[in-house]
Amino acid sequence: MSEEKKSLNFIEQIIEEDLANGLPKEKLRFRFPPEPNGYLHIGHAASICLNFGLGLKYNAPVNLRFDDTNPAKEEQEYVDAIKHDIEWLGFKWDKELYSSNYFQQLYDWTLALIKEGKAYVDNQSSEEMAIQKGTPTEVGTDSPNRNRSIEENLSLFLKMKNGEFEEGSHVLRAKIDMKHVNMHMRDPIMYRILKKEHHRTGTDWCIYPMYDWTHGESDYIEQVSHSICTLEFKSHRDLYDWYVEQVYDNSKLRPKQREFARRNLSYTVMSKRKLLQLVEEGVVSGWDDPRMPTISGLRRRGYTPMSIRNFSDISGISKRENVTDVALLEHCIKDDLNKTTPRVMAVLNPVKVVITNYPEGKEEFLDANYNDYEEGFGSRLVPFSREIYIEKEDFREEANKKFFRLKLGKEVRLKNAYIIKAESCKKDENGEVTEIHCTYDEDSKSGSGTEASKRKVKGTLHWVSISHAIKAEVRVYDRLFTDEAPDGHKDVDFKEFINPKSLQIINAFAEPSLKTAKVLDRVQFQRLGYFCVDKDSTSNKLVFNRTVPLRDSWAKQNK
RNA sequence: UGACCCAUGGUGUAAUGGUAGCACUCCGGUUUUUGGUAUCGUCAGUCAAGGUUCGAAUCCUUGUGGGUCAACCA
Repeated sequence: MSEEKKSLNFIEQIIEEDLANGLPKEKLRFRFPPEPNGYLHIGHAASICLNFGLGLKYNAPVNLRFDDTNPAKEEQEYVDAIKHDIEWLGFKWDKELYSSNYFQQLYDWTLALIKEGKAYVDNQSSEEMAIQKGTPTEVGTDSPNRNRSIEENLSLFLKMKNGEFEEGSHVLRAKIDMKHVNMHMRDPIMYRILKKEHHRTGTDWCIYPMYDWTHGESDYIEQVSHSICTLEFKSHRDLYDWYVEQVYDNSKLRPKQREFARRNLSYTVMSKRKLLQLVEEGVVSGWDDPRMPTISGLRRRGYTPMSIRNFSDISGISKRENVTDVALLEHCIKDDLNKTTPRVMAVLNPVKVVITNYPEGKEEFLDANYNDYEEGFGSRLVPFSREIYIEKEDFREEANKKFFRLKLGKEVRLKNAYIIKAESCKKDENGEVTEIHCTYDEDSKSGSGTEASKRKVKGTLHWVSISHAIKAEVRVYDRLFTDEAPDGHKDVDFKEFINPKSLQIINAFAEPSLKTAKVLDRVQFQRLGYFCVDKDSTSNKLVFNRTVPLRDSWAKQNK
């Protein structure tokens, strides 16, 4: 067996290079660092799969670190949801950590920095500081407070810490270079006063470290070898390195930040802010609405962990802006579900069929495989009787040869049952077909082995016996947006592109074997698509979500 | 009027100076008791112009296009 050599992505190449340059393999360590201020989405999944995938590949630990330095936005609810999502995806973190674990260490390091004259307290307004900061094309100017004495800085910072100042009145800044070409290096803020209760440290602190001062140091404390983040942090890298340099002890490993492009998906938005807007304005029912690109939404929609991991692997990573076609995600879930789900029957848009030569009152239980092509799925008995439902679209009074379904005078096979022939139909005053009268070939029963059962007829339809069918609500989803890149238009708000028909609620009829289906159970409704049981289901009413329809080359042909 | 990053079929990626490959999408054939699946196939690409080289998607220069950077957010 020859192993195909899989090419490395650019992050793996960097790692291989570091390894080749003497970094011991045991020192490899990664982390996934979400801020607990919202729910994870498919873009985060790319980062999760990248980091945890690296952990698996190099047999290295991966920490889950909550970047919780802003108590104004963060909540325990999000911590719990994030952990659940990662576990559901099937990844195991080495340690569960919090940036807030390091508040004391960060504080101690800060004191040392002040003593070295590398940080100072500024009590100007944020407006004043913004002006002094300059612009990307103009250098900044020094704060009048930049040259306070070390003693004064120490005492001021202590007062900040002790709550003696109002929120917003003072900040601590790193003294770097107001003329630096990189704006992040122009005396960035290290600490601000926030008199808010933190979900973990309570009221222990009223000063909180900023992201930049926290992130690299946290990586350093945890001895993360490769700190992988998204492209927009590229320009933070100078600062990341500067901060780490301040505390670096050369017996230790120096973490390395590298950036990759976030994954975007067509026909949806990915920013937490916009997703939150959809939730708050009631466009969707919540973070886990099956139309949302969140992990929880995809889970509820019926996506499997495997399909999402596979999608991330297939998509790969790079440094260029991208919009991945949602068709690829859909391909991944269909591919997985095709191999794993039982086939059952349900009719979404019913029309009544009466089999006139089938005895009234008679019922039969027909053996039907859950999967005709794969072993191990087993079978169940499906009730058959004189009156059944089929899909309205599966009948036409007249049609050309390309229509393989039921038409007057022609035959079709009822899946797992008999061959029937349409004889006549009844219509209402609008000309809409309300009832189809058929006859059946008694000898054509599926699997009976008779000559008649082996007859080839072009069409096979799914159906349910009316008297035995159970009612079910089926939620059929379409894309949430009508535009490929809803937030990619400069002059149009993304909400202008909301698809008004993204949710269609249908009262369907399903075969009775589904009665015992449990929340999150996944099935294929034969000829229709993959569906899963929604959490809104009750003991007397099942609710199904359509995860994804089957490929429908007939519908395509008819467009 | 700056710095940095990026540019390969419609989409996402690979090729790391030596045959531009893979997947999705689209389209077509075969099989089929799912117009599904499977399977076979078609179409389709190196942003541009120069340069280095026996040889450039790859290295250099310039240009073009896109992105990022001025929150007491992360």
